[in-house]
Amino acid sequence: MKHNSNVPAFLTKLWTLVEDAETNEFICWSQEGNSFLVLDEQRFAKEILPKFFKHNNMASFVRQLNMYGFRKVMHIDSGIVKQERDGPVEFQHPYFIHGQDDLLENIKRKVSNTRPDDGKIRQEDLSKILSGVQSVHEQQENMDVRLATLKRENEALWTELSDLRQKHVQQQQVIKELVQFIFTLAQNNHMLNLKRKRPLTLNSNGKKSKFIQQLFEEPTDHSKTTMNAHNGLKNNSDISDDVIICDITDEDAEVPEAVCIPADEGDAEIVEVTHESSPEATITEDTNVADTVPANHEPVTKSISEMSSLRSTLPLNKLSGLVSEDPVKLMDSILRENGVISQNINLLGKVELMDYLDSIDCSLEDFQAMLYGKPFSTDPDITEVL
Amino acid sequence: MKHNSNVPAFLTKLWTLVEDAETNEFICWSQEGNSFLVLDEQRFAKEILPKFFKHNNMASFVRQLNMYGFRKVMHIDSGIVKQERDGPVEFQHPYFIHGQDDLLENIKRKVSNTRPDDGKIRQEDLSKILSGVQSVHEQQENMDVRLATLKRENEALWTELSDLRQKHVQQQQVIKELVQFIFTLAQNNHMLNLKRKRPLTLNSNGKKSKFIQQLFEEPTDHSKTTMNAHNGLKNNSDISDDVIICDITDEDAEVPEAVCIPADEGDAEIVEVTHESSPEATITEDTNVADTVPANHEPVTKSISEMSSLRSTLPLNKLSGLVSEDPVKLMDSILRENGVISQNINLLGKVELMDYLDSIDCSLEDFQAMLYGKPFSTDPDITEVL
Amino acid sequence: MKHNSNVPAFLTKLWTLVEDAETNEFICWSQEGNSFLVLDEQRFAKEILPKFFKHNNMASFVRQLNMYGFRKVMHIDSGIVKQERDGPVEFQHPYFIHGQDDLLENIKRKVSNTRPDDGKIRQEDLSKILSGVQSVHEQQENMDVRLATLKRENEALWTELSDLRQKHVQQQQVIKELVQFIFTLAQNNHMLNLKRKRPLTLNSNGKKSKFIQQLFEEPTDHSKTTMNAHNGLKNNSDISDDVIICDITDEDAEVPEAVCIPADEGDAEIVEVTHESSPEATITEDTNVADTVPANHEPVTKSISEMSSLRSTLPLNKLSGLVSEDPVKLMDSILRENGVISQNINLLGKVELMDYLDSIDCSLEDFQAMLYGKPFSTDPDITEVL
DNA sequence: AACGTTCTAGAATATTCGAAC
DNA sequence: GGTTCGAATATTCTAGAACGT
Repeated sequence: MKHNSNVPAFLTKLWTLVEDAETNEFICWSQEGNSFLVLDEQRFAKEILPKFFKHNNMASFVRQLNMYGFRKVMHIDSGIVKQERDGPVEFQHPYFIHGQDDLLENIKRKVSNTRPDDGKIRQEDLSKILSGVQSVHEQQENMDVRLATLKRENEALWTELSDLRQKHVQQQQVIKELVQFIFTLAQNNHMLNLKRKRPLTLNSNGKKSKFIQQLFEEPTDHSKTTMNAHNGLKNNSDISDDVIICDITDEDAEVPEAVCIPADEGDAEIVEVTHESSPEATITEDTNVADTVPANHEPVTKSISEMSSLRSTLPLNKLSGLVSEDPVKLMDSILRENGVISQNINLLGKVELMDYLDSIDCSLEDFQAMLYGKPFSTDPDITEVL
Repeated sequence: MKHNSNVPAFLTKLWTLVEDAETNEFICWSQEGNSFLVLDEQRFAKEILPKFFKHNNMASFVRQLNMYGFRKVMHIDSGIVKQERDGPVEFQHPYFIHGQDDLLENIKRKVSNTRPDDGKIRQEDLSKILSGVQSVHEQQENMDVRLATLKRENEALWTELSDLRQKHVQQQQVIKELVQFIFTLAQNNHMLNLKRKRPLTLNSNGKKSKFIQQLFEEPTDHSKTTMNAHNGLKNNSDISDDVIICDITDEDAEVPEAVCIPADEGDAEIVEVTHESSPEATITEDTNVADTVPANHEPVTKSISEMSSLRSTLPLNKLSGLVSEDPVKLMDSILRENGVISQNINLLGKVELMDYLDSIDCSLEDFQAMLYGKPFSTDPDITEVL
Repeated sequence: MKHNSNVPAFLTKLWTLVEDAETNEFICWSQEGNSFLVLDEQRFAKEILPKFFKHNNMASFVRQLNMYGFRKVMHIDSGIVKQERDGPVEFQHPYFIHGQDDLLENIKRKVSNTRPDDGKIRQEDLSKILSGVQSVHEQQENMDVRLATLKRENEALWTELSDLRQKHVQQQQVIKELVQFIFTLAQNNHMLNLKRKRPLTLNSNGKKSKFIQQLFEEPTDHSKTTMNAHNGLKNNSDISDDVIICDITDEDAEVPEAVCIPADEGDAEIVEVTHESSPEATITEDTNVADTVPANHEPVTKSISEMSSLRSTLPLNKLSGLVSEDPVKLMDSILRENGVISQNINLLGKVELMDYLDSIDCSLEDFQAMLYGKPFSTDPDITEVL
């Protein structure tokens, strides 16, 4: 009777119970042979079960049946009354078939399952998730460092830009002074040696250099930028000694018409020297916006949003606006009034400016040579004076 | 007997069963009165239960007991043999006490317990977490791309800045040469045509253009920047042929007074032409620091920390320091020594610089016109002087 | 013999067994009271165990003892022989002490592999993971903000750079005009007053300012940058009125030799005025590459890769290349042809350029003073003309 | 919607077996 | 060879779930 196979004891005992003819009054096969019946539950539990198991509880027996996948066969004795309810209990399993004990090994006890695979899956998932979060964290630290590096580099860029801009302003000032000086020089020469034949405020063809004009316009913005960005100082200082650039240029901006108006009064023709460039307003506005970009770094981050918002509302139209003037035309006008060179230029046609400027460069040097060559070759008395 | 309170029927029936003296042979209070006994389970199930419930199964009764929180009292099978193991089943509940039926309402039926989704919740949590980590990873990749883009853009910015700075240096050089040339030109004019009334090295009021002075000072920094950043060359080369800019300017920085000193020796008055700008030291230092910013990109990231640290110790005082001079004053001084223009300027008051510069621009053009118009039209004697 | 506590039945039964005086001949406390003895293993297993457990196997009893952490007390009766080995078995547990049944609840059954803690561990892990993902998300949002800020700042930097570059171009134009004007002025003077002793296109020693030459070359790149970056306009417009800067400079680049060639034809010596700087080609290329850097921001991200790739293939050799010329040499050449100043300079030796330039600055101001001082002190008729 | 009945499952402990040490 | 332990099964108590009232 003893199965030495891998069939659990419960199944072999159950099979024995059902097969055993001596217990047929308590437990036996159904007519179809695909299930078994427990005829007298009470006596079966108390008299038969203890002979095979370590208990006499029908409940424990049923528990085992369920553990091995047996199912109770429900009796739908619909019309039958109470006493019918005490009818035999019937259990069934696909592999518990009369005469086929070889199927018993297919009956598997339910492992205290619920989550053997579920648990394992979770465990694996947990590991994956944990490592995932870990790597994400590491990546984040990496990106954090990179962000900080970029931020510092950007700050350095701002500093560099501010520096360059400052140098630009100073260059502007130098060029301004140069122009002023040349003007004064020429004016002196003119006044001393010549009679004025034509209006002072106009050149031969009335053209003028918008670039030079802009040269003197832009420092205003730069100084504003500098001031706003760096210390937010009020630029209401007066024209006293040691006034800083922002104040200087700002004062320039604050006294816009002063120079021109007296000049106009003194010389009516200068009134005509009005703005020819319509996009100037846009230019000024745009540059102002651009100049709100802080040049120092603490306020940068804080004011970046407003700055950007402003910038976003003011698309990059400065460049196209700024270059709307025609320096070539100006150049041409200058050169055309001149003799040899302008003729050369007129002959050029589609000559590239670069080489044109090369020629200018050469010309300047020629000029130097001409000038320098003179005293040494023809006018030795110059050096004598020196 | 019927409780019309909110106590479930099962509890009232159970209470009745246990209290009823007629059923005491099947079910009764324990001696302590804090539990009840089912003496003959078999008969109790088949004979008593149907009188109170719709079933005759001990299992269903026990299920209800468990549903209301009753617990079975375990009996130790001490010394008792097998058949005696069928001792009475005993159940207990804290609020099912003999003589205290008012406690029954505290006995609550277990609701289909809230815990079917616990495992599912975990499963959902796992899914959520997994998707969360997933999305975080994707976001990180996104930010990674953005970071890389920013980094490259920053590198491009550095290149641009370096380029601009280089152009600035070259402009400086050009302006320098221009100034030098004009000076030479004027000197020649002066020597040829005029008697020297006052020292050559001083202007009428001793003022000078700090901007022009700075114009010639700053290339030092730029060249240093260029050199340090780009190849780290030692800048100790002498003023030989093909010396690069950085060497040139560096030597400027190393022998600061040399040029002036000989000039002083030759002309004592030039001694007064000393630095008026106290913040120059700071300027130089600061610009040097700023110039340590690499202009090529590989070293940028690596040297950014030291750079920043240096920068942090040198707050942005350059701009304010650099602009401490007053170009307007200079301009004024230049113009005041002149006739009409200076008078006009004095009359201006708070005129904006932009328009003022416009007038200068106009003046320059007027000057051109004046100049060009002159030789060709009326006054050939100007050129005679030259 | 009710058992209601949370102490497992085995421990209760074991305690009862050991305490019960009736079973003392089979199982009892040791003399020290910290262990118990099984005197007659055989009879104990077959007679006593079944009364308390569902088996009569000593092995099962021992298994339970081990399950609850009991350990067998080893008797090191080394010299004693076999019969001694059949002596009483002794088991011990730290919390199984005579007279201290309250310690029983500290005895815990070993939970094999089951998953009671596994589930708990999972729960804790879930919490950890959830909070981890949460924090990562928050960090990411933070970094997202920082990235966006950096991006906007970078855009602002590009705008600033573009602005600066534009200003640079304009300055270039101004300087160009200045040079042109001075050249014209000097030429006029020369032609009117002097005899030409030497070719116009060459200075005394054939040297030329590479910086000024570059000054007029570079706007080509800038305009290209501007154009490419900002609107991608084709720069094939002709030299018509209102041509924008980029077109102008671009045309310069397209007709490189045109201006010089006529000059050459007019004056053969100018043929010698060829490029002295060999790295010019590299320079041009490099600047072109650098100028592909977009100045507006939308295309930046998209073109950054190609840009960088180009950049990577063209290392930063521009600066070193650009500065290969010797402005000091140039300066020297200019000054050497001059009288006093050149002598002073020649005396300087290793003087730094900065101070040298300071002296130039002083000289300029001296020149101004000289010029201005004249009319006021000696030549009042100047103002009379005005 | 709460309660009741039934079948099945979960969970903890118990028993057995066998292998590791 | 004995002790401890893992693992499968067994027993018991409790709970879940479906369905009906």
